[in-house]
Amino acid sequence: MYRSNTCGELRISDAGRKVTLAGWVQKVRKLGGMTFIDLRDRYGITQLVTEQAVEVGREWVIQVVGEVVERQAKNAKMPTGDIEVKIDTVTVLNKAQTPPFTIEEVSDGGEDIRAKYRYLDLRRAPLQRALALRHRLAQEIRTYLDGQGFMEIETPYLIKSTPEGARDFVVPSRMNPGEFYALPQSPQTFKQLLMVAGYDRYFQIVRCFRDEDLRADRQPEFTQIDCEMSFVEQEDVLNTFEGMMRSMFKNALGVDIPNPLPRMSWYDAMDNYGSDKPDVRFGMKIHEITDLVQGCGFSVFDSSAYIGAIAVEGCAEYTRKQIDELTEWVKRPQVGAKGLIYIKVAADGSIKSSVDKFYTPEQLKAVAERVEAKAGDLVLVLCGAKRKTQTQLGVLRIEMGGRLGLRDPKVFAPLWIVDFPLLEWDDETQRFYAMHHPFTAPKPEHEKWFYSDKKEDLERVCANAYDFVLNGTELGGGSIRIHNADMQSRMFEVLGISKEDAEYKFGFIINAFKFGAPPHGGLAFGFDRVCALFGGQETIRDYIAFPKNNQGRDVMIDSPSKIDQEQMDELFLQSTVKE
RNA sequence: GGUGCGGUAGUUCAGUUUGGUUAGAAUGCCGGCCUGUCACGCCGGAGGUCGAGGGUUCGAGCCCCUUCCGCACCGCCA
Repeated sequence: MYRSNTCGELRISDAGRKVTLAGWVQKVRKLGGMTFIDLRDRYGITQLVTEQAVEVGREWVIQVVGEVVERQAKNAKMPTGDIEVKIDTVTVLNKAQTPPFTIEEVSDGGEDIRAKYRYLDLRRAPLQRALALRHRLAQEIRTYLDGQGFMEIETPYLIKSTPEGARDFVVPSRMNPGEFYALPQSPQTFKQLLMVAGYDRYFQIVRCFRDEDLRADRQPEFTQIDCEMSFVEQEDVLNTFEGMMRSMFKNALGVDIPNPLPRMSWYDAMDNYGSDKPDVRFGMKIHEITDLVQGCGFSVFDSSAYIGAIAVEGCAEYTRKQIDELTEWVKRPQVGAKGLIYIKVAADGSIKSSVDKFYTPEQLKAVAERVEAKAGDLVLVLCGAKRKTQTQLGVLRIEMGGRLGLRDPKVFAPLWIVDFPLLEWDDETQRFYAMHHPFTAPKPEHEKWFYSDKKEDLERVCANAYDFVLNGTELGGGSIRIHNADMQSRMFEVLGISKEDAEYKFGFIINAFKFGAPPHGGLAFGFDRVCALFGGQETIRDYIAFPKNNQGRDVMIDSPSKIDQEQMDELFLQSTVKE
């Protein structure tokens, strides 16, 4: 027996017991004739004490036999702080090199070095808590969905490359020279085929792959909670999965979220928040003021299709320098605004703006009222094309919300965004793209427009599509699907995918729909993001045991890496990379 | 593909504006002292291709060019 107890469980009530502990040496404190050792495992830290000479170093793996005793000097900061183990014998199970950074709550190491020694970083309590939360949430999901009659069914990882969407990771086939598998961006088509097969409640916690550039919240391989149901309408899907989120919040965090969850149409989200994933922890809504300020001789406004504003609480005292800094901020390419107009509503109610010579105080006051600015608030105005300007105001709103401390990670404001447009026109390629994905069905009442050839008609088609949004992050989304072969063919036609191409890429699913496909719909959550947000973080890396860096590299195992010429030959691959 | 910030002891950073003696601090590491520490304390010590390559200069961590790497963001991510 290596241990009788873990390093986190002994208490004053255990005093007098003979115990055996095993773990890693966190810290050694020598005080002349006596030595204190902090022994750590994933359950906690227990202090060891001895008057013998012991030779141990940081991160050595040791086993000690000793007696639990009450401490003379207690430490209220740690759960085991009332006791210590008086060492009888120490056995060194394994020595360790001195780690390149400290294995503590807050490490002295930077991200780079910690990534290279990920297995050491994972010893730290914050990372262990993160992975424990992930585990807890996965358990909650399985318990809830199992209780609702869902079956977890695995789908293949070696599948077929598809045209729409993200870039695929591909895998060469040795047995089929010159041909490739693709790794799934999501099990979308398979889960729909499972619906055709009659497995009417499916879910899977499944790895997905997308070969796109990375971010703090984007990894090339990531995990989805993938779900699909048959014989359901949008209402059924939303109820089922807000129930799942509710039990996750309740059982993992002890947080109650509203029942039912708020819902907002995509159009309202864009108009009021300038984003399809609004952070509704705070107000500061966007208001259109075009009708109030146009036609007064200010050419910048007069030549704009849309003029909108937000009221930033308590910022009327911003200095010229602060306003200039904000102006530069919105003019950065990442935001892309041409300039920034401000209206200060002073504490005494008087108004001062950067456009005073074009507007009367009454006109500016009307603007302040429209945007719900109170005395002491700062009104920020942007103008230009409608959706673009709303998006810029949305970005500015998030920035100001952050600066004012209105984005508390311990506050949770989930909601559904519904009624998405089905299609999105792209000027560059002069074609429609599926806003969600090409298997999303138009709303039944919009089908007449879906079969029209007019661009304006197609643009107003809405879908029974929905996103689950939390604190400004899209955590999941889904839709009611097309289950009719003709409608699916029509979708490919609208998207400019030829009959031949559709047949080659998606023939299997169009064909399946001819054999009695039930009405169905579902959704998928980004599990890594769910974990990060539940943990109050913005980066998902801490919630993945072995993540990749910005360049998609695993710096610990140093992958990707070159392969032998022999392997290349076997796979019929030729390198075009110049050495 | 683009923008910004960064790369200097094992680690985290200062030093770069204005080129000039032997490149500093903290922490970690090693040695000594210390019987109630828990960020232990005190004394001493070792430890540097200043990311790489090239250039300017009497002289480069610092200036110029090229390049590699990390982080954040934009594009991209149906």
